[in-house]
Amino acid sequence: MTQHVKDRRAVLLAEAASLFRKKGFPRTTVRDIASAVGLQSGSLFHHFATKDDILFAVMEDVIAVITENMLDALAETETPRQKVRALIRTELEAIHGASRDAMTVLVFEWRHLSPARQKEILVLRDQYEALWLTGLAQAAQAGLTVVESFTLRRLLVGSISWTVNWFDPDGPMSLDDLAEQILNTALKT
Amino acid sequence: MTQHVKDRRAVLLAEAASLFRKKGFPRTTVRDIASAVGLQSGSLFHHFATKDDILFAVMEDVIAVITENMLDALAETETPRQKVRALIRTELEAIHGASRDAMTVLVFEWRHLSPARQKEILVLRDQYEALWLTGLAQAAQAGLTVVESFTLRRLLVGSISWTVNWFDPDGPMSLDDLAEQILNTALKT
Amino acid sequence: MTQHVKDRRAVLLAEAASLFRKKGFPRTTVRDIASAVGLQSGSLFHHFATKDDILFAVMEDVIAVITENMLDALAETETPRQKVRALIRTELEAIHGASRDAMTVLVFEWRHLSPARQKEILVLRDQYEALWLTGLAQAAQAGLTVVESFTLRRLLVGSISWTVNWFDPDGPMSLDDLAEQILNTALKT
Amino acid sequence: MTQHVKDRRAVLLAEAASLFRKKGFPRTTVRDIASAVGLQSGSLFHHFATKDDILFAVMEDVIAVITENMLDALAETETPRQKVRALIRTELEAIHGASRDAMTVLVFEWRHLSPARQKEILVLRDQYEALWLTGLAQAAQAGLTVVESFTLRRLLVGSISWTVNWFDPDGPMSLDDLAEQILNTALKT
DNA sequence: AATGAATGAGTCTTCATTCAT
DNA sequence: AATGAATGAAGACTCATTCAT
Repeated sequence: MTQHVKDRRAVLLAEAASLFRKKGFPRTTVRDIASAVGLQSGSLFHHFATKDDILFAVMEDVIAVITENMLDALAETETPRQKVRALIRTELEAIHGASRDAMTVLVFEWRHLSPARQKEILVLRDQYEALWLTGLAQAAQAGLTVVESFTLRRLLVGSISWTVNWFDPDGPMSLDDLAEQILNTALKT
Repeated sequence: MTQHVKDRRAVLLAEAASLFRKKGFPRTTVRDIASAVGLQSGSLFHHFATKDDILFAVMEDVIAVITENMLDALAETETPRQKVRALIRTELEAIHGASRDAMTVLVFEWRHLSPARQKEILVLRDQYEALWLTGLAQAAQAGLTVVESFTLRRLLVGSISWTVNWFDPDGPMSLDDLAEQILNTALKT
Repeated sequence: MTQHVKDRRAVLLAEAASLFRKKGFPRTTVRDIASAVGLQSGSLFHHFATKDDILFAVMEDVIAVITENMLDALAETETPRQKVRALIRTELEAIHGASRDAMTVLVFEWRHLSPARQKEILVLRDQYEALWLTGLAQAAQAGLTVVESFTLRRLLVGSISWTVNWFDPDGPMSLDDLAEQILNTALKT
Repeated sequence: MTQHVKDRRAVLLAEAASLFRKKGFPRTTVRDIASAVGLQSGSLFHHFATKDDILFAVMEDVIAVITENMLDALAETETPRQKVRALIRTELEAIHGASRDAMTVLVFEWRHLSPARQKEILVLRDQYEALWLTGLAQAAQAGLTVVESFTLRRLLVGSISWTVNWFDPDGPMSLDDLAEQILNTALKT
């Protein structure tokens, strides 16, 4: 039973994320989401009290997942260069793998989350960003970086997020290739 | 008289761009725009037939402006490095200067433009992007780039556009500094 | 339950037909219709997607009813004169009886139905008109008619429809009387 | 000058009538009319104070014309049969000739004229209808009619008006033929 | 939990009319 | 007379949310 409940919530959030990504949050209707999971519009409100709650849940879930994945990935690294590669690589995987929709939503639908909820997410986001800043700081200390860490992270957020708009994981360039290219822009070669 | 008409159109588009940027296109109402320029909502349709037309005009205008600015800037350069610096610098100026709102809208509200209108803008956008690709190709031939030109441009679109979300031109880092940092990620030092 | 749904739809269409007849389709607002059945304007769209759909439903329903009634009436006739009398009489009953509003709308609001929907109704209308043409052709073969069948039907459409604007079924002239008078204009006495 | 003024008014009313007939009064916008005569929407109000005034003028003019034409036509008749033929023939000419649009508007847009204006037109209409009733009464006295005069006129209004929806003056049936057919329905043969 | 009818505020758009130039 | 920008009320339609069943 608990399993079923979890499944349904997960399916619902996955469909919602997909729609939010495709059409944007404001253009996605509660009816769209409901019918994507085989419900009537009214029934959705037994699972989430408001549309805003759905957006929040999508973001909250994905940030937890990527933070965990990132910790796992970093745990297997040793050198600063390996760490930065893992940071880039793991974020790319999140953006082009299973959590693609939710990751995209996290970045590009941010403004549509209510301010109160933004604050909550920011706490989690800061934890995640701390992993990045730590990794980049180590690379900086090792004299590897090309730009000051804080600025570098901002530039990387932009270039990595934007790949969702052009990079095709099934195309000629592999995700590893892409990670390597981005690494080249971030660190001295 | 002609001046007045031009002014009014320009003011209207500027206010619309500002609102689209702040709230997003779907969340910006026609009333918002009208009242921002001191009109009743119905009067707006004397100037633009649909809300979509306004978005289109914002984008069309700004792409014309940035293309012209870019041509001017490139005309004053000689070496490949100078050219890439000009590309970055001019795009940053557009994003943080007078056309900030419209530039941001061009990038981040793209999806909300009707497909028919997207096609029209894409023609103009391709002309603009050709300037970039030419410049980067020259740098590549000179052995300066860190990444293949096409990929590099995509990464730069992301990092440069994203600066709108964090860079403050009145802060400690100047726009020239920022341009130089981005140049460092793009070219060998 | 199904009964309720049917009732509600029927009531809604009846009220809509009444309003369309009284004020014409363009002058009838969706709010008029909604409040006539005790709904808010937005709730109407739970039942019909567009105002045009309502007009269509009114017409589709009434043409089905009159076709059925006509078949019943014709089934009880034998001679050509009886058939023509039944055609006139039944159409008059539709125009002045329970389906008065819808019949009038079918004739006089025709132009306001969307072209696509007009095509759909025309299929049904042709089936109905075939009953008339068959009946009149038989009368013609019996040497009873005063005018060629096709023309005669056109003239009768006009005179019969127009009765809605002047004939009062509760007045001194009965509907049977009226039918007889029209019969006199159509056939040799 | 006076000529010009008259011309402009006449052209304007002709275009308005054409539009009212084609699209119906409510669906015809003041802009439609203005642009049909090469004016801007605001300029129309130098000629007519309201849209209702235009409809009124169309109707008033055409009823004056047809009354005059009818008087002329009747003046040339002698026998009752000739008179009824002239009544039918002249009304058909009005409906399919130069004043077709205005005549159609008079009949089918009647409901959209403001009640106050309807009263004014009714006075003129009664004068016109008196010609019909007189003519039919004479035919009745001569034992020619098939139906009581008042009823007969009503039936004829319907069938004659309706010809606008199906009769093509350039088709195989001439207007004289049509008039003769209608005469056959109205009088004993 | 699910339904689906209902709500009601809100959206874009239309349009007859006004009025300064 | 003509213009055309502006008005503002009204129109069809949308949609997150509620609630009785």
